[in-house]
Amino acid sequence: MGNKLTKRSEDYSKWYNDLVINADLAENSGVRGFMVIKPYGYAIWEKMQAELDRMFKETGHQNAYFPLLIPKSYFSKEASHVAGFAKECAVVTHYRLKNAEDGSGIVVDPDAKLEEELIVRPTSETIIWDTYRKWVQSYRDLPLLINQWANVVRWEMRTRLFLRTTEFLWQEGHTAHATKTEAIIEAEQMMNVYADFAENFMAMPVVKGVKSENERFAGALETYCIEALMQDGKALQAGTSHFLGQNFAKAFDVKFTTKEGKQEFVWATSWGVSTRLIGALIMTHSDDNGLVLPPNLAPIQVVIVPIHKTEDQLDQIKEKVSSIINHLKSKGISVKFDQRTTHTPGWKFAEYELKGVPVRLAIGSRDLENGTLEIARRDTLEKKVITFDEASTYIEDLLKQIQTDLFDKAKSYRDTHITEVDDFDSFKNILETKGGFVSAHWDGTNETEEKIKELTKATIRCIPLNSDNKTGVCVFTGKASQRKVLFAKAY
RNA sequence: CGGGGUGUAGCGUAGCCCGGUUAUCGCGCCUGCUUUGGGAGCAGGAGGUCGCAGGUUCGAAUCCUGCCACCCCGACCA
Repeated sequence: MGNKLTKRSEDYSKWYNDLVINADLAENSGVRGFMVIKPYGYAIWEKMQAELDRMFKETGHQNAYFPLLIPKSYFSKEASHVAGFAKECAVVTHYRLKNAEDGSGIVVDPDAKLEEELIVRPTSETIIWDTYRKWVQSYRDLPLLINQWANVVRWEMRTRLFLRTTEFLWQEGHTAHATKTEAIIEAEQMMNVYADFAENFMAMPVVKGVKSENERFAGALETYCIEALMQDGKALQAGTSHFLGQNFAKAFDVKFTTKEGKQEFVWATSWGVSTRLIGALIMTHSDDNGLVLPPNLAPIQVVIVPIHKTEDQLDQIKEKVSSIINHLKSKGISVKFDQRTTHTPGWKFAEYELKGVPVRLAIGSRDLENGTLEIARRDTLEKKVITFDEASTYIEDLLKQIQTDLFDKAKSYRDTHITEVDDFDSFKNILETKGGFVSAHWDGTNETEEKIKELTKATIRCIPLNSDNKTGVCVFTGKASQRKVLFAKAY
């Protein structure tokens, strides 16, 4: 078959690419670094959006929408922010095309040059803070808790479907608070929301922590993050939440009057997750047969494949399964009954495996006689014959079981790939042979982090929040260290 | 932007070094019959600017020059 996957052992990145394309999730658009998200891939994103949106609203946030194009001058108001993003911005310089005078086609009209260039947003802090200045007057206007679902563009040198595309879809929360403490609590809360989503919906275990100064968001005082581990031993930053201090408030002059009548700058946070999460989902669970989706995010949770010779038999099967379908649907479970006659059952089995549908039911004439059906789970590929009467309950329980099992499996892989090291030789050795996270002491300096990156390509993924803060000596310099941090090679 | 690689049908490819009838094979697609419990079988059929532009030659997928696109590695990064 033309669409068999390359074995993972050969080349993980080819495996990933083939999987994304063959499971019908996305493809390259032909425009450098841009991605076409296909219906099945987008359906996964919609499930993620729905759950995240619910969680944001439960924590008091509202959605709003801000412009795609940002005047260049806005962008340069916060110095470290512009330094972080300037190198990867798409810029709009003109607003009109015209026919070339020599008839060679359409050209940019030089007379339509913009007085001030517009930047295609790589993130919306600047335009949002420029707006917040007008919205915030009094302590009564705070906190301002807003989220935006949007697309952004970052002109990266190298791109990769879902993981690093030029344009990507994301949500970005931007909040304003009266006090520092409140803003820090917000930033930490959103990191916890992300971790909750990753673990309970994506079935992807994450390490919660803060970034080192080097890895911190441009303009942030503290960057909280969740870090996940992929099956090839590389780490992936799955979400970030930033405590921005008063940097943006000062740059955009966002002040409020306190109860006491004093003028003060507001305290800010921003936080985001993107379509990269789809990439994370794929690389956390999938195998050489294709995608493996956790039930909580699978667009189709149960597929039913009829096996029949005649129309009559199909009608009998249809009648038999209709009660199961109705029952599952009433429980909010998405069921697809695939009665296409254009493909054989074997073809469908392989197809739904490739697409990661968690549970598959097969029912044929043999089952009609016995009052049974075959049930197969995608994650373990186990098959079992059950009776019709027990089917609905069994499926409901099985979906929950698969969700739990996927998390446990990923967690056990992750946990066995956090290696404690105390000397630099083992540090290098672990990264080269075993991969995964390396937990080691670090003297806390940028220079050491840079040097280690140069020598091993590993970066500090995070300073874990739950670490026991035992002091020691830096694995590289031997200087004093406050605590261990997690290093890894990362995407 | 530096290093390496690849462009031949919707997809994957052979042919290129050493120029020579009608460009190879598989998958997919279309038609018909038989099939349908793990990507069905047989028979027939359609589908090609050999990445683009020049050049050399009686003759170019093949040799030469220029350009373009994509992939991998680096720098950069959610």
